[in-house]
Amino acid sequence: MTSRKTIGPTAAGDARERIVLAASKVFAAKGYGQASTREICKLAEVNVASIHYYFGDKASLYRELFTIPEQAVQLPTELDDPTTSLIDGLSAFYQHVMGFVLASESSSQLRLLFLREQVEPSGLLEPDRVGIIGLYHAQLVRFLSLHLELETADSGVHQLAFTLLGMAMVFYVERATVQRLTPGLIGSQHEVDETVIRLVSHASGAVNAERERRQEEPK
Amino acid sequence: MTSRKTIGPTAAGDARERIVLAASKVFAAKGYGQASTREICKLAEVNVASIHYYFGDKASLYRELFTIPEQAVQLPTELDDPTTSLIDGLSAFYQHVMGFVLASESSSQLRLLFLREQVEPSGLLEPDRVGIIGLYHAQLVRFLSLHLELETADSGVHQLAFTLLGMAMVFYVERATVQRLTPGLIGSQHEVDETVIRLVSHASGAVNAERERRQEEPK
DNA sequence: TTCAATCAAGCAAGCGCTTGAATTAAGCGA
DNA sequence: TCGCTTAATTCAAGCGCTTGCTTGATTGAA
Repeated sequence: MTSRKTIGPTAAGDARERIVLAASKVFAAKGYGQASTREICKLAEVNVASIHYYFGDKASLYRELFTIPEQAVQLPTELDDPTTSLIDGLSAFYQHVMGFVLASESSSQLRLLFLREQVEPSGLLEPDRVGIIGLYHAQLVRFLSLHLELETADSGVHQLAFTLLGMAMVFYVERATVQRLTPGLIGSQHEVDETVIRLVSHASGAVNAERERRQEEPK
Repeated sequence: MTSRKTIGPTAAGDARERIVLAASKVFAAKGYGQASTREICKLAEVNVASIHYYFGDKASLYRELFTIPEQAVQLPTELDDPTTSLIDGLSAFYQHVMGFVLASESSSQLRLLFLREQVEPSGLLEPDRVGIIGLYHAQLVRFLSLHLELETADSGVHQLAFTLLGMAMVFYVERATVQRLTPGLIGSQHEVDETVIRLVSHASGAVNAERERRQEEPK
C-alpha cells in the first residue's frame, strides 16, 4: 500500500515527510485533541485524504511521531561515566536539558510534543510507556546513588531526582510565566548559560542537603 | 433575567450550582477545548439549554469558575511574617503546596483547573492575569529576599524562587509518573509528610547554595 | 497501459448554541 | 379555597458549523 520503492509523480515522495513535519508542529502547539487534520494538511500543503492514504487515521499519524524518538531522546552521556564529578554531572545535565528551552524550531519540536504527552497523555500510546521524564529520572537516580554512595536507590534518592528534574521542568511548563515575571532567565543563549550555572549551584546544594540528612538519621 | 429572589419550580434553584460543580470537574479533567457542554449538562443532570440560560455561553461558564478563587488561592501566611525562620517558612510553604496533592476531590478540583489554565492557557481570561504560580512566586521572592538580606530582588532570587516552586510542581504536573516510578512519595498523608520533610531539606540546601554563591562573587 | 499519488466532494457525527413550547411554583383577587 | 395570571425554569428539537474520514474520479511518471 505504502511502498516507497518507487517515488511519486509530481516532485518527490516527500509528501509523507511534510505531513509528519506539519503534524509535529500542530500537535505540539495545540495538543492531540485540538489539532485538526485539515490544519495539518493545509500546513503540509497536501490534500486532506493524504493522512488516510499514508497513515490510516489521525491517531496513527500521532503515534508515528513517537516512533522516531531514539535520536531525539539522547541522554547526556556524562552522567553514566563513573569518573564524572557531582558538579560536572549536574552541569552536563542542566546544559543538556535547558538546551532546548531556546530555539522553538524543529529540533525542540519533538521534545515539546513529548513533554505535552507527558503532561497531558492522549491515551493513544501504550499506557505503561516510559516517557522522557522517566528516562531522565532513571539516569539521575543512577548518578545520585553513585555520588551518595548507596547500594540500592531508596525513596530519598528517587525524590531527590524528582527535585532536580522539577527545577528544570518549571522552565518548560511555566515558560510563559517565567518570561513574564522574570525576563532575563531564558531569553538568550547567554542568559540560559547563567541560569544553568545557578541551577547547578542550587542542585548541588540540594544534593549536599540530602547527604547530610542521611548522616543525621542513618536509621 | 436570572433574579434569584424566587426559587424555581421543581426542587430548588441548585441547577446553576450543579452546572458549576460539573463544569469544574469536566474542565479540570479534559481542558476547555476537549470538554463538551453536553457532557457537562449530562453530569449536572440539566438540559443543554441551561448553560445558555444561566451563563450565556461555554466561555462565560468557564470564566465563572475563575471568579471564585479568593478562598482557593490562599497563600501560607507564615512566609510574610518577618520572624519566621528559613526552615519554618520553607516547611510552611511545602506543607501548604503539597497539601493538595492528595484528595483529588472537590477541594483540589479548582486547583487542578487553575494549574491547567496555567500550563495551557485557554486564552479566555485576561491575558495579563497573574496565575497561582505568579502569586506563590511573588511571595517566595519576598521571603527569600528577606532571608538572603537583599534590598532588591535580582534575577538570582527570582530563579531561586522558581527552583523551589519547580521542586513541588513536579509532583503535580508529573503526578502519574511519580506514582508509577516511585510509589511511596505521595500515596498517603504520612508519605506526603515524609516527602515534605525532604523537600524542606533540599530547598534549604538550595537556598544556602545561593547564599554562598553570592558571597563568592558579590560583584 | 499500469498504478501510486492526488484531488474535490461529501458523509455521519459531534460541536456550541438557539428556539418556541411545555412545565411549574408563586402571586392574587374573589 | 378556587381559578387565573405571571414569570422563572426546563425541555425536545434543530440550526449552522467543524470534525475525522471516505469515495470515486483524475493525474502523471514508469
